[in-house]
Amino acid sequence: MILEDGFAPNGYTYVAALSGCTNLRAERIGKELHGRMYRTEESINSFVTNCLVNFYGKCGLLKSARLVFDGTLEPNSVTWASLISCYFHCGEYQEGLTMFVSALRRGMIVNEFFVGSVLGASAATKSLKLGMQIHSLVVKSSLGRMDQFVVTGLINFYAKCGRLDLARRSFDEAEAPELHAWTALIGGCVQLGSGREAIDLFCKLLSSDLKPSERTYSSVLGAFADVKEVGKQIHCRIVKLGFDSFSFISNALLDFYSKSDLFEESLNLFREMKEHDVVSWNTLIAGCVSSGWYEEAMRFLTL
DNA sequence: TTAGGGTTAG
Repeated sequence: MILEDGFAPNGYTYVAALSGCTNLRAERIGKELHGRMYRTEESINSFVTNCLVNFYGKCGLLKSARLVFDGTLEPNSVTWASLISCYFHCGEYQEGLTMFVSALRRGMIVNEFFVGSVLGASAATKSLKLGMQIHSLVVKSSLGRMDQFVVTGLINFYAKCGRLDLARRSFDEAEAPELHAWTALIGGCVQLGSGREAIDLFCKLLSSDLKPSERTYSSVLGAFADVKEVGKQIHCRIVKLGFDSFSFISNALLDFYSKSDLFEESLNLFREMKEHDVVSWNTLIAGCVSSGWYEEAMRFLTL
């Protein structure tokens, strides 16, 4: 539209457009914009270049992201952080870490963006040693006291590595943990079998100024298998909030009913769902088996 | 006016 109107896009335009393409994973349009930039080279600056790296990487086109990065004369900390996060985003943890080490060698200062990324990679690969090294950097630089991404990253990392004690400590040491941090800790408690602690935290969250999100509900649901009636009330609340339209919430509800030995409720819910994905089916079939409904399980498997 | 990082179910 801007082109049809006779205006030439500038750097600001490209940054906005490329960011949109990244969020929407609009590969074709992003590539077109990249081609167009070569004809108006004056609009290419470091902001645009960094957006290009991020655009290609988040679309899974790591080679293109790397080409743009390698063509950058003086990559700054954002260029490095973008490329590293793209490697992690695509599951290329080793290459991402190699680039992180290169960034440090080139004199980049570890900031909250690098820390957030590397903590995520440490969580995904369950690398307790690496994450703890990053944690010590966080303590030395006081990053964790200020940045919520770092706080949540630490909680998530420790929980994924099975260290609920250290996840809890990171949470307690944060000045004012925000919702993401609460959700990460609650999810960690549930995953590591501390349902009681998860419910206590969830109650505290409800009485705070923060409002649990659909992700918080999906994290906590598993903790209610031991207290079915409360779990059913949570289900009502989820419906009132309109969160049951999210497929991952429906799946978490399916799981809750299966674990609570309320398999018929689970089956009813499955029938009411508009869409089923592979998780819905897996949950349903696992529920059949654990309830001793083997014939139904076979029937669903062969449908 | 512009770029990068965290939480979700089996």
